[in-house]
Amino acid sequence: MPAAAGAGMTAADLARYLSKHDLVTTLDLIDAALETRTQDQFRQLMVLTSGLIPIEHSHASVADLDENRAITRTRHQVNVNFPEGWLHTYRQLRLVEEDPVAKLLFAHDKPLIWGQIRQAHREPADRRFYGRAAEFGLRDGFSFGARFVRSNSASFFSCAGQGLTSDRRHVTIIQYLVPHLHAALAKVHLGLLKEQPLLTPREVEVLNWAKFGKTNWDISVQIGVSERAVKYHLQNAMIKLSASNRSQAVAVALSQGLIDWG
Amino acid sequence: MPAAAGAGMTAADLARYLSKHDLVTTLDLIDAALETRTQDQFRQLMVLTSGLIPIEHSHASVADLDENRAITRTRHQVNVNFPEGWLHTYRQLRLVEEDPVAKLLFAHDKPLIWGQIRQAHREPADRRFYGRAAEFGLRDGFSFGARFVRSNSASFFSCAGQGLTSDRRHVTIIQYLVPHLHAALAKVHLGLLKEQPLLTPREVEVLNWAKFGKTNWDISVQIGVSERAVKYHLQNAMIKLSASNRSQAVAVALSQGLIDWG
DNA sequence: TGCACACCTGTCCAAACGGACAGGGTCGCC
DNA sequence: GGCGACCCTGTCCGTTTGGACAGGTGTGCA
Repeated sequence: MPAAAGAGMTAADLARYLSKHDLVTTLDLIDAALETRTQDQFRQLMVLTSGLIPIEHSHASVADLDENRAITRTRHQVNVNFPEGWLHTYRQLRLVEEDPVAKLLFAHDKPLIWGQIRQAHREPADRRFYGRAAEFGLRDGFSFGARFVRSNSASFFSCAGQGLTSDRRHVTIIQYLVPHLHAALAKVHLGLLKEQPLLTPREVEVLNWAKFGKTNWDISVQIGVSERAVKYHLQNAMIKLSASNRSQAVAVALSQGLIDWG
Repeated sequence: MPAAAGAGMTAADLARYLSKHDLVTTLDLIDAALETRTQDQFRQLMVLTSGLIPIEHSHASVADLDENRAITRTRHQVNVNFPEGWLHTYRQLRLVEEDPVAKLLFAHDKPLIWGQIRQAHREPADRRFYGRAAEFGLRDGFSFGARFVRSNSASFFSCAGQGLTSDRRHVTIIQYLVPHLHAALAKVHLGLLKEQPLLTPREVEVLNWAKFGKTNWDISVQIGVSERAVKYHLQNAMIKLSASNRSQAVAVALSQGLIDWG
């Protein structure tokens, strides 16, 4: 009775390739992922993962996708222990535009093993890219990710380490972990969004009342200011959220996680 | 390095009380839970769970909570193999109001073992309740649940079976499974909401434009009807959603999953 | 055939909204 | 001291909205 799942995984793989200790650690990791809220907790998560798979450097980001599911813009990065120099070079030279992995990752739904990509893509531009990465010690490894349903963005994980090739054990573990690491990163991302306060406290407060269909006057009574002040805050919120009226402002704020549901 | 988690769980518990087969099945179950979208898939999930723990009857529901975290109203039920007669009696006699489990479940965050409750609550009303349940063969078992962050409701799982007492193995498995069964039920619930169409297609369409801040006139041009027709649909939507204006209508529709996130 | 329901259209009007003008204040930082 | 934030207040005016009145169609079901 095969219960699962993506990309040809079976429970049999779990039993065959993983030890009992692997299974315990994987389950524990999934559980820890549920509790993850902050960048530090997320880094801890990746450290635990590298206890399971020989990962030396790892890095995660939330990125926007274009219509071809290629990565365009990076929204947030959580660097665990990737070489800072490489990340700097990557940003500086806009390497995302020539990174073969970034182009391919979301075309399929399974982890991409760098070694395999390197053999398939031998164009001069590609080789230049691999050369640059190798300068920072990034040769073997893999990338994986998952798309967000609610927006046209995705999580993008990169793990480097010697011996990280197409080992069935590694692949099996990663496949089972991906959705949970993805969800954990999503929560971290949401937290970061709330930390860099796009909206002022007053703007959030006013939007939270507007969400319940309150009029400006209603809100002014609630928070004890003039009706004009409410209009002021709502207008500023609309500008910041690129909304043309309060309905859109509320919708955007909700979907961005800037105000709560309820 | 204890990674997790709720209610005193540790990875050591996993290794001590669970066999390798248990671990594989649990991981597989978690994976299957991720894919769950329909009632049938959810039932299948509970069947798999009963392969792990001796569950004879199980039942899940999504319910509203009051301010004391007691269950008030049941929104959706997914009956796997609970006795229909009991469910009928439960509904008919409003037993939720005297069910000791329903009162206590969300006060704490761990599974409630019926046997323990039965010993702690010996009031005549409680004993009458246990007697009724026993008539349907429901004596031993446990209940668990989790609250939704986005609304004042929760999932409520009941599992009955001989020998379902406070076994560490059972408790450990359930604790690790709860969040994922909860999430699976939430997805099923969302699917059911969309199936019973509270809103007409036109109302959904109009709300989807309103969400982008479009005026009635904008929308009328988009969908090719008069401005008055747009007002008509939006008004009906507002009535159905108990919203006092379009902002609240959009917010409610979004949070209920009646329209998508653009 | 009647009925319910979704769909569409019109007019009228008071209320609410969004944008523009204007002004005031405190606070922290360079 | 100036500067930028956030906060607060006012008036004016055109547009949008929401609610009330009114009417019509077609479809499906009892």
